[in-house]
Amino acid sequence: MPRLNAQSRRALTAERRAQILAAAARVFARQGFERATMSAVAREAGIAAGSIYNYFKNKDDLLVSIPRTFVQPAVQPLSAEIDLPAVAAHMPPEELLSLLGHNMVSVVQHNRYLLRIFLSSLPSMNKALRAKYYEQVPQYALGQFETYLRQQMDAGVFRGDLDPAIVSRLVPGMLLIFVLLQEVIALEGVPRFDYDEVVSTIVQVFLHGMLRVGARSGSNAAPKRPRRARPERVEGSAPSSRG
Amino acid sequence: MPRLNAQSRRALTAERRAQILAAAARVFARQGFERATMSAVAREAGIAAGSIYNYFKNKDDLLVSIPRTFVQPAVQPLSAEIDLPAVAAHMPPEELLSLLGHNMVSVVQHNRYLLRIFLSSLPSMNKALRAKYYEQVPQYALGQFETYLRQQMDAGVFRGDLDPAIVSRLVPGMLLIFVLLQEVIALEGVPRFDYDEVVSTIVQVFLHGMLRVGARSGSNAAPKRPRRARPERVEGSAPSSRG
Amino acid sequence: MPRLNAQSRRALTAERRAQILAAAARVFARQGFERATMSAVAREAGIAAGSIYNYFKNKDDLLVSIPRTFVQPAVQPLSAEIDLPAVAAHMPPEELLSLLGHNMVSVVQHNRYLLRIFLSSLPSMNKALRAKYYEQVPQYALGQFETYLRQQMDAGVFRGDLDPAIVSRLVPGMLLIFVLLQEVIALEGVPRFDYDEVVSTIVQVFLHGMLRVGARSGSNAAPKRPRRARPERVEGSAPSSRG
Amino acid sequence: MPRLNAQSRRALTAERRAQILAAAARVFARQGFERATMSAVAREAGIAAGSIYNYFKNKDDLLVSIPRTFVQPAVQPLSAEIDLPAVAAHMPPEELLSLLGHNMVSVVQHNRYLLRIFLSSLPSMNKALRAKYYEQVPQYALGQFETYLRQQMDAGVFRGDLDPAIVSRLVPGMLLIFVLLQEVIALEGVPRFDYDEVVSTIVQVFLHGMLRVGARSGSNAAPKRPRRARPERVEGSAPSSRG
DNA sequence: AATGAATGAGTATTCATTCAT
DNA sequence: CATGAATGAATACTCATTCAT
Repeated sequence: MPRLNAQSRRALTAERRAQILAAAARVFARQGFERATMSAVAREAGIAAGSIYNYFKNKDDLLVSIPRTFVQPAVQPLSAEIDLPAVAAHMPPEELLSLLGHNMVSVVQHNRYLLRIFLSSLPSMNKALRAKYYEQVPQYALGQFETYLRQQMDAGVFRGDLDPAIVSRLVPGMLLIFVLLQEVIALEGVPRFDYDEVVSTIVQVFLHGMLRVGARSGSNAAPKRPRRARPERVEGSAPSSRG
Repeated sequence: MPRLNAQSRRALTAERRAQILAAAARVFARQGFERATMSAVAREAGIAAGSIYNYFKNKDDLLVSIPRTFVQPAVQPLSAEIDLPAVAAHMPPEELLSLLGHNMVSVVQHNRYLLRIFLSSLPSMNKALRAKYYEQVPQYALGQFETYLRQQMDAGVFRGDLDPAIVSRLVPGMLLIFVLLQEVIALEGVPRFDYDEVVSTIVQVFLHGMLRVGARSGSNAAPKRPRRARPERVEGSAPSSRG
Repeated sequence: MPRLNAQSRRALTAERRAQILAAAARVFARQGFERATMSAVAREAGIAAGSIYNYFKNKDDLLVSIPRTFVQPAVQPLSAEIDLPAVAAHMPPEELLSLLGHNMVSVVQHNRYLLRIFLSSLPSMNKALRAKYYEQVPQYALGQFETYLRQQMDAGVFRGDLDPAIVSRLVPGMLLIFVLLQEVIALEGVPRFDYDEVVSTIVQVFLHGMLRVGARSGSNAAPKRPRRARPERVEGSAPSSRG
Repeated sequence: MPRLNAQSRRALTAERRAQILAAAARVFARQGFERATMSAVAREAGIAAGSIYNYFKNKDDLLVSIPRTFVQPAVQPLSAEIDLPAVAAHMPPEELLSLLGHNMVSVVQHNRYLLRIFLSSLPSMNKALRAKYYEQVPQYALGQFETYLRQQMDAGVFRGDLDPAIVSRLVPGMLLIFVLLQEVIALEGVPRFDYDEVVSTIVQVFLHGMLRVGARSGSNAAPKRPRRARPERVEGSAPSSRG
């Protein structure tokens, strides 16, 4: 005869599930999915190994359940920020991008263990699971960012000759490489970059490019091409936008 | 008495090693290091499982030997290209960057299996091995690129107010995210980007930034916003905190 | 919550350990440590191969654990007997030695499998393990016996011109060779000696020596032959050579 | 076409066999038969692993062939010594025994590796091989010694109430225990006995026993039993001799 | 539900033996 | 005959999963 009513029981079960899943995520991040043992997960969760199977079908089920439980909340800030069109509208691009960049860094940095899990588990994932993970993270945030870009392009703030889908991936990409190097590969001897400076550099390069305004490369045999001197060439060689 | 002289034998041994290692790389890329079995590697190489141990100490040794044999030659193009200062000197930045970008994409795309191996093997790697892999790839190419950037900064072609070490990682990062999405995660339903367009976009954004030319020159409807010049407006338009 | 309390569980665990160890000892004695497989041990114990590892770290651990569990109790009789100084004091040497001898034979005979294990495992033992086995058996019993000998020497019962440490090893040695031949080498066609007669002979030789009583006391029909006094007579009675 | 005539070839073959067998014996003694690998034997012999199979059927064949080649010559001194009836005839027992003892120690000590091989290989030996080894060593030497004892008994030099077969094993047994401890088990921390003293002690105990001549154990509650006081008891309890 | 011992399938690795050269 | 790479059977050990308590 049940000692708790159905509601309490369900709540307890959910709590226990979360507890186990959190332990699994920690262990998977630490050792990789394949090297992690169910015993290690149980130990981390403070329960018996067999008990895990009361809440999860098997080891794969743990991996499958992680994105739903952890990734979504983790990337919420990314989505939430951009969800506010009003905010974006009233903010200069530089400021907004800087905000977004710091936001992204913060999110990824705080959830680097999810990145580790995801990358190390790729070989163990079937297509469905890969898609599940994928949909959780970049898809949504990227979609938001892409929308923002398109709006700014339409408004004439950003150049309109580039595919916003591609452009939307550039800032995350520039950030990703630093996070990968510093948080996932994490070599000890290698000097680390300060994320504030990284974000600032990314935003500036993204917004203003690297070429000096009115640059004169006197030592160069190439004809002098101040940035604004041959815009048509740039635009002329631009590929037709997608979709 | 040995039937083959030392030279022939060494050649045969080297060939066999390469054969096994190539098989191992394929299997590791396909299944991930941990899920790959020595039997699978042997089958892929067309030999008996025990024979692998005539050429490699153990499974880890296969993983350790991959970078030396495959990564180095694979990234050779990256280094070789930039090693030519004359080329760089006589080529406009846009052209050089485009060349480099296509080069990089080509290299990474053709060696996407190495990227898969590397990422999936991270949990199985000790520090030394992680460093070994790391040193092979980005270190050298990035160093070359950083040197190029510094030269162009000194020459006044590129803006000199950014850390060239950080900047040198931006282009690879922008490329990396596409390769990761399309070659490693490789979801079937997701539409792929054309690498030519991706490279072109990256180069343009990198060189000229996203802000419309007019946005700076005053021909744009948007108000002029020198960086950091008007923080009060920024604060006023700051979005409400997330959550 | 554990179903069994700690005490019961510990008892069951100890029992299981003993069961496995006994099986291992039997298999090791039968096949030798190296030739014995964990599967064979498991089969002998009536459990699955993997279960052994719930109780022992590895195969070596089985070997290591045998002396503690089996040798100690096995040689207990040897030590216990001699530990009683009162008994020794009130018993004529001949009787005591006979008792000890039979005791020793009984112990070794009943634990001949331990001898087999020990001898066959020698190449697999590191110094520490060899020492562990060694300390269990002969060390203690020999020490007791040596003490007894020294007492009798001091009391003038036994001749005092010999090193008691050496002498203490003679009786065990004389017994050992029979046990080795009959219990360890155990050739089928070879006629066996009766241990009662063996022990009796050993005790007599140990106590009284081989030279004829009459040779010393003069009451014997044989001509008196003081040691070394009349080598020529010895020569005259020398047996013809074999052939 | 053979370059050597049949005779030379046969000689070379025999030599090669001996070379391999010697290497095998060394390796088996060092690592034990089971732990020794054919590669190790080949390395020790300075040839290729496969070449062994041109001279020996398999690994077991090496073990089988060792006694014929090594044990026989090794124990030759034991037999040869006793083969000299003249020597034995003209030598007082004490001297002869001492000579034999030293001889035996020397032989066993110099061939302790054979003892190691034999003991460690017991589990790998089938009955036939065990018998083969057994026949080589103790059988013959013991037989010689037994004959000598019987002759001395018949001649009245040695007491005739003991089974010479048993008695003949006592001296080897007393020696064996020291050799086993010091040469086979060979624990480092344990102090070693000087073989000269060991042999001397063994001979004296064997010939004269431990009881003091005319001993009076005044401190003993047991009735005084001078050695000659109760000979009937000793003889009365003596078992009937064998064969 | 909780437990953790039992299970047994699965895997890396070793090594005696073979055989093409 | 010599060689040593190739073979593949054998084996210790791990670990996800089950299940009696």
